[in-house]
This record gives sequence, structure tokens and C-alpha cells, in this order.
Amino acid sequence: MATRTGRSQRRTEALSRERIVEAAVELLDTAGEGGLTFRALTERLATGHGAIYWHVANKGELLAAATDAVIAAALAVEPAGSAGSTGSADSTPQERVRAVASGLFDTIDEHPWVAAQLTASSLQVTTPRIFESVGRQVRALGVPEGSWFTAASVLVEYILGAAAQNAANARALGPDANRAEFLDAVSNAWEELDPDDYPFTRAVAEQLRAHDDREQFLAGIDLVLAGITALHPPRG
Amino acid sequence: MATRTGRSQRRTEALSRERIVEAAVELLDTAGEGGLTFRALTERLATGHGAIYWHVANKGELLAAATDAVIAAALAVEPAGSAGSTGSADSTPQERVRAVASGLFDTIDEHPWVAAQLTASSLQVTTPRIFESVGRQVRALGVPEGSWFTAASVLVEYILGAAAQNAANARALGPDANRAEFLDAVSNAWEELDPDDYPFTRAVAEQLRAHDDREQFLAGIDLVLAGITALHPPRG
DNA sequence: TTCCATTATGGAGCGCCGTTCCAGTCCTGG
DNA sequence: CCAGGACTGGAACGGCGCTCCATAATGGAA
Repeated sequence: MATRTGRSQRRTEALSRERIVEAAVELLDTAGEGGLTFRALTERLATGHGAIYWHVANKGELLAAATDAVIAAALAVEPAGSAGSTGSADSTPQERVRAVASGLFDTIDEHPWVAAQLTASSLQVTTPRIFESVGRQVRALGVPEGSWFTAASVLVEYILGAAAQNAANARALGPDANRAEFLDAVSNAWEELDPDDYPFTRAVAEQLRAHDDREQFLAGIDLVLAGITALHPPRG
Repeated sequence: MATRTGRSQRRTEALSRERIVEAAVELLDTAGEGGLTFRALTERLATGHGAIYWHVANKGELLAAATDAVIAAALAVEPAGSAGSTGSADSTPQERVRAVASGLFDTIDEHPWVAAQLTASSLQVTTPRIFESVGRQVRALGVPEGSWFTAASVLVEYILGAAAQNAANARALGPDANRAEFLDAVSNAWEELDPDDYPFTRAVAEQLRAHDDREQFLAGIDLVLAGITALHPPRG
């Protein structure tokens, strides 16, 4: 299966699965999810369809590979330590959860197409990476083993859900346009909703206008962490 | 713009935006996200493309309308009350959050395509409905007004994130196949991961195999609620 | 060195998609 | 009764993912 061990390049510059995935990520970043096309890829790599299909089975596999590459890079930034569990260093588990979550949030903010892909293939290849990074900190928090799966799942689901929605907003806006204007428009729309049907939404319209996405996201992380601590006190 | 007030039907049975959306939902349910095609819709409604495009601008608008219809139905099941805030009745705010969340979870489980659509158009038309339903209970929980937006956002983001991931698993599985077999296969895959790289994931593989999606989801809701209560004690 | 199976390439083309265009039909108000 | 707006449906366009296949480059065997 496409071993290619140590083979030197052929013609111009050997086409490899790596180069294809790299080009795919660039295309997705610059042109959005709809921008990844085998035709565009063909042009960018100066080759034909068939050559690409030799390395990659189909578009789905290419998307999965691109997602995995981006997420792996995001999680590699962490110190990660060796096989160690607690990570000895000078940070609390809470801080380390925030760090992992922040990294994922920023990465998905930079590559909005990742969000759709991640939620579309949940228990597949990429998710264990995320699950493991988050789960180690859950364990370090002192959660009893019987609740590990639940606590880690909630964290991962919240992280991916919040990041996905944030990315969707960024995507709906376009890469350049003015975020403040967009928030202002949505906030105004909320304020003009029917007062009988939407009292709460109208009441928080102002908070929507003023909020900061990242801050909001980290506040959510803290809230989930507080829930974990409340249900599983550190020294039970 | 397409008033059609009280017009009696024309030929066979007047084509209406309502009938189109209804057919679209049925197609999405039976054939998946890829099953919604203007050609399939044409055939099912015994008409031509142009007729559909007269009522609906494009596929995106049709998807949004279908999503809105399904979500509106899901939230309408709630007692909803009048404009009232607390909902007087015999249930606690926590129980009412669980009820709203359950309804959304079940609906997204029944119509998996809704998840992708919801996260793809976050601050658009449909979301305020959900936000309002959840937000009213947040208010009833006694959360201080300055934290309403944060608390409601976290709940909505978790609900949509978790439901989306659950729906993705259901979709990856196909409508018929065996859930237990699928979980077993993933669990086995997790157990065969590298012990050095994935100690936590391996440790919870057994919990993954045994878990119940709905129970897991509600445990997450409880965890988030516990976090809200911890950070905003009922009587501050 | 010669030869050939393997590995790798890229172009032609198929079927399907969303969407546009437009000629035509139906219905209603004047 | 007829003009004109409301509505229909078929033809056609460009672009998509993907398959097929003739061919070129390659490295090991002879």
C-alpha cells in the first residue's frame, strides 16, 4: 500500500500524499470548504485527476486527512510530556484544560472548515487524539474512574460544539468583513424580535453585541470545569 | 411576494412552499443529506425545477426552511406557557432545561441532517428559538443578569455540540445497522491504540462500549447545570 | 546492460448536481 | 371576455466527483 520508502523523486517533484494534503489544506483555508475541488487541486499541483486518485481514495478521505493533519499540529503544540499522566509541571489541571481548549479553539478559528469535518466524523480517527488530550487532564482533576468517560465527553462535546458555532459565524461573515458590524446587525435583529415570544433573547441582545468570542468560550470551559468539580469534589 | 391568500387549488394540488418544505424533510429523513436533490424533489412533487424555484430561492434557503420547521415543531411540544417567565408549574428550572434538551436531542436523533445545518448557520433565524427556550430556564435558575448570555450560550453550545456528534455517529452507522456492533468495533479499536500515546482513551474504551447515548447526554446537561449553580449560587 | 512488472501519471469522458431561462398555461379582476 | 399577473415544467449550461485507460518513469531480476 504505497510504501514509497526512501524513494527519490521522479519527474519534477514526486507527487505524494503529503503534498496533496498540504495543498488541500491551503485551498480550504483560502477558498473555503467549497474551494476544495479536484480540478483546483489538479491545477495547483500541475497534474491530472488520476494522479491524485492514486494517492487518495476519494474526497472524503482527503478531507479527513486534512482535518487530521491540522488537529495533530494543534495538539502537538502542547508539552504533551511523555506517557506521564499528571504532567508534573507548574500548572494545574484546570489550566491545562484551558490550554488544550484554547489551542483547539484558535485552530478551528483559523481553519473553519475543520469544525464541520470534526462533527461529521465523530468517533473516527481524529477524535481519539482530542479525547486523549482532554481526558488526561480529567484524570488529573481527580474525577473517579467511573466518571472519566462522561466528564471527558462533556468537555470534548462542548469544545467542539462551541468552536463549531464560532467557526460558522466566522464563515457566514467572510474572511475579511467587519465582525463588529455583523454582531451589531444580529444584535439589532434580536432587539426587534416579538417581545412576547422572545423576552430573554431581547434582554441579552446587548450582551451579544459586547461579547468577545474567545472570552466567552473560556468562560464556558470554566463553567464546565466548575460542574465537574462540584459533582466530583477533588478529595472524595 | 407570493401572498396566495385563500386561493383555491389549481390543477392537481397547488404547489406551495409548505408542501415543498414538507417533501424536503421527508427526503432528508429517508435518503440522508445527500438525498435532497431538486431532481428528486421534482419527481416526488410531480412537477419541474422551475416550479420549485418559484417558491424557493435556492437549496440553502430550502434547507434552512426545513431545519426551522423541524426545530419549531420540537420546541412547540414544550408547554411554552404565555409570555410568562418562570413557568409556574410543578417543575424545577433544572427539570425544564432537561426537558428542552431532551426534546432537541431526540429531534436531532430523528433528523440527523438538522445538526449539520444548525451548526452551519449559528446566529441565523432558527437559533433564537432555541436560545429563548433555554434562556428562560437560565433566568429561572437565578443566574444574575450579567451572566445570562454566557450561561445560556454554554447550554445551547453543549446541547447542539453533543447532539451533532451523536447524530454524526448515527449517520456514519446507517439507519438500520446494529449500534452495539458499531460501539463494539470502535471500543476494540480504542483498546488497540498505542499504550504510550493513548493511556486514557484505552482506559475508557470499556465505558464507551457500555454507555447509553441519551443517558450520557443528560449526564452532561446535569454537569453543566451543576457548573452554573456552583458559579451562581441560587441565593447570592 | 537489458527487460519487464510495478508504480505513477494525466487526459477524456460519464453521470449527476444546482441553477437559469423561457415558452407556455392557468386563473382572476376589470 | 380578455389582458396580465401567477404559476408551471422542460431544455440546457457549467461545474462537480469520479472512473477508465493509454502511457511514462522506475528499480530489481536476468
